[in-house]
Amino acid sequence: MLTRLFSDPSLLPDVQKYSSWAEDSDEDVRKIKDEDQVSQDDMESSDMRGDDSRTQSEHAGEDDEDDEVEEEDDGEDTEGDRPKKRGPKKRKMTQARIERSKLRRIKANARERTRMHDLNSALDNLRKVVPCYSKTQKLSKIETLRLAKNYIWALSEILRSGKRPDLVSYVQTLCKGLSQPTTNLVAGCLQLNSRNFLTEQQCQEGGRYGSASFSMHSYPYQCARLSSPHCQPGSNSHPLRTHGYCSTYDSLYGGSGSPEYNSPDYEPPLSPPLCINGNFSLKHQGSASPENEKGYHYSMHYSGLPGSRPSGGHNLFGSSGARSGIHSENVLPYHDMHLHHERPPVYDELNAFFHN
DNA sequence: TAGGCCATCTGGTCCT
DNA sequence: AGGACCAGATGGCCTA
Repeated sequence: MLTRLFSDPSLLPDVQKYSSWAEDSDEDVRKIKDEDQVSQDDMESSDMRGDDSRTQSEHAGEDDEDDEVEEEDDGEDTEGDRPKKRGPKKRKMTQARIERSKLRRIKANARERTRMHDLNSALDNLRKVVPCYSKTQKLSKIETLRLAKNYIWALSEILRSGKRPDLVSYVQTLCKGLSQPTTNLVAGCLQLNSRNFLTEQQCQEGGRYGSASFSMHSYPYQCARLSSPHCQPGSNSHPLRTHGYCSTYDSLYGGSGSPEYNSPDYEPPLSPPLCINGNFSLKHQGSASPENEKGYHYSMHYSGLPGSRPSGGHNLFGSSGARSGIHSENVLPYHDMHLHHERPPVYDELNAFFHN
């Protein structure tokens, strides 16, 4: 049966797609074949369990290809203890029908796998645009959805109120309904970056904002997943370093390199490094040391705007941008990076908002 | 070891 | 008939 399945051209696309998810690893393909074998065994065993199918099959063996023979349940139908079943009468499960049924089930399984992989792929894309993203330690599905919902809500509130929110309420909004570990993670990222911001903010503005305030310009979004100076090998000062969390924010302005871009397992974000004004920063160019790769796990996606930069840092849009190494030519319009996606209207609104 | 998370299988339902 | 979608069941893996 399995041999027939894999030699069946009509099934090959499914099987090949199936194996391509496993990156064409022979071992994975073998595993998949084994799984298929197991599933078939399961089906066969379930066939054996179900509704006298074994007896029917044995009968079917006698009139093997006779699909049109109606099943005769006269004994049951005439008995008063069980109601007569409605609907079309069951047909005899001939060997051919069993084979076709198995084939359908295998194809349906393959489709279901495809569907779930697509779903997971979409979820991965979502993970990349919510405030905390890690390639090595992913948020769970449910936490990703919750965080995304909260994030959308928080951004909507900004647009609606047009006010500069405080860090505490922002964190509370983002973490609403999240599990404790995820809450700690998100809050840690946000507070870390706000602290960096405040340091600079207070230097520049004499601490005009309270300790719980931070610029809405530093709202997290995916600007660029750059290494933080705190994550450099020589620095142990980063409070979250031991947890593998690194801030994007300060590295965006003061970072010397972006090791993860040279990391073999680094994947550019599907979503472009979006800044809150709708522009996107490109990868940092610079030296990178392999050991820095470990420094990047979690990152905050902070946009850089005037007045929201940490000490020693620069912003993307002010005059210091050139000094920071983030030049205007490194900021591409959305469509340059997102060729296949429509720009959500919210970006335009945000753009207008933050330029007022 | 219990619990959380995940991938997969499976049968049911709805739709084309 | 067949595909898409869904939810329940199951087993594996990982972590506290």
